[in-house]
Amino acid sequence: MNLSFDIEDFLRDFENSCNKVQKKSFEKNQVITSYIQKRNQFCILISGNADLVRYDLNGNRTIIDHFTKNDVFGEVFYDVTTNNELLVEAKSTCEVLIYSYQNIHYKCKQNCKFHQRLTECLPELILDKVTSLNMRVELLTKRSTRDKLLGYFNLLSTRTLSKTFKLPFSLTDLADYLSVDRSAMMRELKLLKEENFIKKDGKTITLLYK
Amino acid sequence: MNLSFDIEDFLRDFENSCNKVQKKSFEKNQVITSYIQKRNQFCILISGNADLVRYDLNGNRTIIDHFTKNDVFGEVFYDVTTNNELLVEAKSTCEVLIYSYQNIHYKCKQNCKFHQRLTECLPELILDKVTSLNMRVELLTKRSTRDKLLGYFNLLSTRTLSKTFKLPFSLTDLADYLSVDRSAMMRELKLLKEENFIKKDGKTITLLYK
DNA sequence: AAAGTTTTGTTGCTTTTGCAACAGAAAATC
DNA sequence: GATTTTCTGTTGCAAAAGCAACAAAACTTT
Repeated sequence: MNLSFDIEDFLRDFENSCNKVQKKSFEKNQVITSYIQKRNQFCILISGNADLVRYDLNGNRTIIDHFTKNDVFGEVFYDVTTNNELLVEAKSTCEVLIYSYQNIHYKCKQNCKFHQRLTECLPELILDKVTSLNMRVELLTKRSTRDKLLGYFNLLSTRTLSKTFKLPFSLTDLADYLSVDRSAMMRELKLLKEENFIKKDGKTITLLYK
Repeated sequence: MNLSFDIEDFLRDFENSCNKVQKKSFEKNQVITSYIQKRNQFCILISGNADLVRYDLNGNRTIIDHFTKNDVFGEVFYDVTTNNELLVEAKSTCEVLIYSYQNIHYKCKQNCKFHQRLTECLPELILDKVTSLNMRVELLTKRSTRDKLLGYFNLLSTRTLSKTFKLPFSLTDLADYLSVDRSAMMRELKLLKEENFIKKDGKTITLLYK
């Protein structure tokens, strides 16, 4: 997906880099960061996967976003004016580059190699983010659980160039991601199987239409 | 919202600018552009407002995004691999800067003033986009029509720093935007009025809680 | 390998949402 | 300023989604 961005280059540059950047490791279920206004933190996920979750006043948990390798996150991307808490939670062991910036233009006084590369790659990294958000919006605007599921499956199928693919998260999390009730989603999956739209073996899905 | 980006500066630079940029006007309901892979078009809305809409195979129309002054759009932001048609439709008379780029890094051979400024402002413009998309996702992940409405009203209230504000689009379009059935939304609005959560006079809403 | 925990699969019942249809209000067009 | 079109407000009914609860399977942890 990221043609010219290479996280390995990034890391190499990082080694002898500026003091504004830290590399940290997190265990599963640890909180990587929380979105707080003026904290000015910008993160790149080097390995593992993590979720951006919101806990609302009633304690309901919503997966707002799901991050994998190369994804960028931090409160720059967010209008942190809601009352709700936004946390990034590690779903597996994660390595993260955490960068504290003074201003949104990401200019480093020392003009170190890391920052040069960051400045170069940033538009691209952010564009990837916009693309994935747009896709997410497109899924979420679908009206029925069935359409959301099929939309998502199509997407995975297009990405993997195959009618058979593995879901990148648990069915419980998929329901959260598509913003539907889990049992309703399971019911719909069952119907899709019965109506021969899909074949399902655990988290492996095969599309049977067209 | 855009502190350092100023569309007027942009336009001034544009006047004696490069041949890759065009300024065009569109009447209400005209199609400004459609998202086609490899078209490599990037647009900035100078005035008016427009919607990004999807027509699916059944002819259902969904408002994927709503653009106002300073908003950027184009298929760069989109993974144009779906079968569905994506169109940007003018909702009022619109002026648009249309920029054809060769590569995603937006470098202009002549290095004209327009491009210099574009390169400077692009991260900021795109970040605004990410912020608004994240907000949209947050609204769409809310499970009930009521929560979507209240979430959206809170947002408008926070933006205008007032408990009273005017909806920026018609109720019909609002339903499309929140991805709910219009009549269900009207019903919910009625209940919110009856339960004294809100006061409503046409498109002017007043929040009565907290 | 046993115990504990999380995920999956299922179902009856309730609530919410969506659909269809219509009338009046408002806006746009002629 | 009359006519057509779009938008708003409403409702009965049908369909879909959500809730609650439980058992079985899969996975962690001890």
